[in-house]
Amino acid sequence: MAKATGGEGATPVPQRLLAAATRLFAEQGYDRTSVQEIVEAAGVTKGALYHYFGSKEDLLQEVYARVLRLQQERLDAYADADEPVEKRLRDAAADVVVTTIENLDDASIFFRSMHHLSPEKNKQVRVERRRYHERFRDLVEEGQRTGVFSTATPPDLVVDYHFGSVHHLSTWYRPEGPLTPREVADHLADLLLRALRP
Amino acid sequence: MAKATGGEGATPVPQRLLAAATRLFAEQGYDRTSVQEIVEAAGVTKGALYHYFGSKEDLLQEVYARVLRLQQERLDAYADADEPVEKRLRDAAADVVVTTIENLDDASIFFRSMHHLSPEKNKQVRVERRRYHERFRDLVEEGQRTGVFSTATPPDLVVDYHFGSVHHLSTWYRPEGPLTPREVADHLADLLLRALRP
Amino acid sequence: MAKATGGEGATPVPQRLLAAATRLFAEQGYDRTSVQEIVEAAGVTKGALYHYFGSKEDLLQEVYARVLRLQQERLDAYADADEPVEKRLRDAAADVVVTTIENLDDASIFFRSMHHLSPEKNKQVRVERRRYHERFRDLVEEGQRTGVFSTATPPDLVVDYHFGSVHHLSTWYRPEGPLTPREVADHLADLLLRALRP
Amino acid sequence: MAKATGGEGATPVPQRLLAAATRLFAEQGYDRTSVQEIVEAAGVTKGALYHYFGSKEDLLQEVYARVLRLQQERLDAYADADEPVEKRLRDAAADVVVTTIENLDDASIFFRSMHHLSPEKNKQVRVERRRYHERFRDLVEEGQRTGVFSTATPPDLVVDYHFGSVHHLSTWYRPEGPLTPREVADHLADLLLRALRP
DNA sequence: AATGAATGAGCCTTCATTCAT
DNA sequence: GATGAATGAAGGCTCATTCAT
Repeated sequence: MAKATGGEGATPVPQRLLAAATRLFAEQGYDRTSVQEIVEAAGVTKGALYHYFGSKEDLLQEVYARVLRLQQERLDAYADADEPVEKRLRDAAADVVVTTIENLDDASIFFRSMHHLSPEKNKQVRVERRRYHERFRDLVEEGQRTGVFSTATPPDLVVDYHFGSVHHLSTWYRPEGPLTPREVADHLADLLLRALRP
Repeated sequence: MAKATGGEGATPVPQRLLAAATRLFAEQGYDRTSVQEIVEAAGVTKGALYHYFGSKEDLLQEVYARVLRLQQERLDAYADADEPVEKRLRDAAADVVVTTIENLDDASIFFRSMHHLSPEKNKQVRVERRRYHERFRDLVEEGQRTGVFSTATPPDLVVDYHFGSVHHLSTWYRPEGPLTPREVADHLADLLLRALRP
Repeated sequence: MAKATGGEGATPVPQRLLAAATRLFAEQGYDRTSVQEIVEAAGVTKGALYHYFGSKEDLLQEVYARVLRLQQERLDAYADADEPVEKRLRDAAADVVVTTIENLDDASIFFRSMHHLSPEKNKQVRVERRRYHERFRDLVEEGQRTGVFSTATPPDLVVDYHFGSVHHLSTWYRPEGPLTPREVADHLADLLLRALRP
Repeated sequence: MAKATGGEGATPVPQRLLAAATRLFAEQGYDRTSVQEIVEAAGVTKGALYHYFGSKEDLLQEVYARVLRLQQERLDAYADADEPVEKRLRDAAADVVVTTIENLDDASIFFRSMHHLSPEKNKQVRVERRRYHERFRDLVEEGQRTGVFSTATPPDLVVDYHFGSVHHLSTWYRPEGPLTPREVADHLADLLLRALRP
C-alpha cells in the first residue's frame, strides 16, 4: 500500500530509473555514468535495474526510443496540417526548437551518445532518424516544386542546415539567457524561411 | 641517420601519437579509446607516451589546441581582408565548412569530447572558442550596422545558426556523397547570406 | 550451510582480507605489498576487496583502528584499577609490552606505516594516540604529585622513554629468543619503575 | 672553473644527490620517493645519478653507511675515555641522543627503511649495528661487574631499552618544542642511569 | 520482485633502469 | 661525464554483469 503514497514510491521503478539515467547521461556522458550512480539516483538497487533492463545500453536505447517517438509525432502533426506549405514548414521548424529546448537533456544525449549504441541498435535509430529527416525534407521539396521556396539549395542540405542549429542548441542555449525558447524558435524558423525566399 | 628513413621512424613520436589519438578518438570516442590502443597504433610503448604527454587528457587537449589555432588563423585572415563585408562573411563562412570537412576527425572530436576535459582545460577551450565566435559575430554586426544585412535576428543567434550546421557536418557528411566539400561550403554560405538579405 | 564448514569459507571475507593484509604489511611493508598479493593470500578476487574496502589505504586504517581500540581498552582497565599508583603504572607498562609482543605484526605496522595514511586519517590516528599517551602520563604525574615518583624528569618524557622501548620491540624481539614475553615485560616495567624511584 | 663558484656547482654531484635523497627519503619514505624527484632536487639528470650510483638502493645504502660510521666513531670515543664507567655510559647515552636529534632525517630513515635494502645489504647493516650495540652493552656489563650498576636486568635488554627511546625520537621530537636537544639528552641519560642504580 | 556479494577483465599511470649519443 | 628518450613490468582501482538467496 505504501506504493500509492508520495515520495520515491510514487513513480514506478522503471520510470525512475529512466529519469535518473537521462539526467546523468546528459550531465556526465554515457561512459562516465556508472550503473551504481544510476541506481543510487533512482533509489533502487542494481538487482532492480537488471530486473527491468537487460543492460546499461538498453537504458540508453529507451531514451532514444522515447525522443524519436515524440519528435516524429509532433512533426507529423504539423506536416499534415491544412495550411500553406510555408506555414507548415515554419511551424514544424519552430516546434522542434521548442521541444528540443524543453528537453535539452534528451537532446544532448541524442547526438553525443549515439556511437555508444551497438551497431544494430545504432542502425535502427538511424533508420528512424532518416524517416524523420525525409518527412521534413518533403516539406521543403513541396515548397520548391510549388515555387514558394528558392530551388538554389538541394533540399537535403536545407534540412541538415536547420537540424544542425537544433543539434547545436544543447551547446549554447541556457534557460537563464535573454531569449525564451519561443523567441529562439521564432528566430531560427525565420532564418530558415528567409533563406528559402526565392 | 636511420631516423631520416621511411616507415614508422619517419615522423617524430609525439606527432605519431597525436595522429593516432586523433583518429581513434574520432572513431570510437575518447572514453572508448584506451591508451594501449593509441600506443599500438603509433607503434610505440606506453612509457613513450607518458614521456611526452602528461596524461591521456593532455593528448586530447593538444588536439583542441591545434584545431583552435588553425581555425582562428583562417578566420582572422578572411575577416581582415580588404573586401565588402558580404564577401568577407561569405568567404569566412565557406572556409570554415571546407576546413571542417577536410578535418572531419578533429571536428567530431571537438564537440563530442569537450566534457572529457577537466573543468579548467574546458574553460580555457571555451574562452578561445568564444573569441572565435565574437570575431565572426562582429562581421554580422558590421553588415547589419551598414545596412547590407537584415537586423531581424540578433547577431549571436545568426552565428550559432551557422556554426550549428558546421558542427553537424561530422554527423552527415560523407566524402563519397554527391557533393564536394567546396559545393557544400558554397551552399551553406549561400543559405547564410540569403537569410541575412534585408 | 556450506558457509559454516571449515576451510576458507569459515571466516567472513572482510576478516580474511584484514588478516592477510596485516601479515603482509608487517612482513613487507605497506608499499611493497600489492593488492594482488593480499587478495591471493585471502583467497578472494580484487573485486571482493573493493566491495568491502574503499581502498588499500582503508585496509591499513582498519588495522590501526583495531590496534588503537584494543590498547586503549587495556590501558583504561589498568589505570582505573583500585591499586596504589606504582602498581597501576607497573601493570599498565608491563601489559602494553606483553600485548605488543603478542601482536608484533600490528606493532611493526603501527610505527612504520603511519606516513602512508592520508593526512586526515593520519591526524585522526595521532589524536587517538595522544589520548592514550595522556592517560599514561597522568599516572606518572599522579605518582610524582603524591611523592612516590621522582620529579626529576618531565612526565611526558618519561612516557616517551617507555613507549620508545615498546615501539622498539618489533625490531629486536624474537619469539625463539631466551626471554618470554612476560619476562621482557617485567624487566621493562622494572626499569621504568626503578628510573622513577625518588 | 665554474665548478669552484657558488650555487649548485659548489658541492660535488654525488654529495648533492646524497643530501637530496636523505631529505626526501626521510620526508616521504624510500618507496614513495622517485628517482626523478631525487635528481630534480639535486639539480642533475638521471644519467648523472646512474653514473655515480649503481641503483636507487645504493643511494640508501650510502645513507646507512654514513650514519653507522659516524655513530660508531662517537661511541668509541666516549667508551674509550679515561673516566669512571658511570660517566662513560652517561656521556655515550647522552651523545647518541644529541647526534640523533641533530640528524633526525638520518634517524627516521634508519629504522623505517631497513627492509628496503636487499637481504645481503640488510645483513651487512645488521652486523655493524650489532657491533655498535655490543660496544654499548659492554659498558653496562662493566658497570654491573664492578658493582656500580644493578644486575637486575640483562645488559642486552638495558641497551634495547635505551635505544628504543633514541629510535622513538624521530616520532615525537620537534625542534620548536620546549626542550633543547641537550636537555632531552640529559633527561634520557639520567633516566637510564637512575634505572641502573643498585 | 529484489538483493548485494563476488567476479574478472580492463584501464590509466608510475617507475627504475638502459642505451645510443 | 652526462643526457634524456624509451622500455616493460607492475600497480591500484573501476565497473557491467551474474547468481544464489
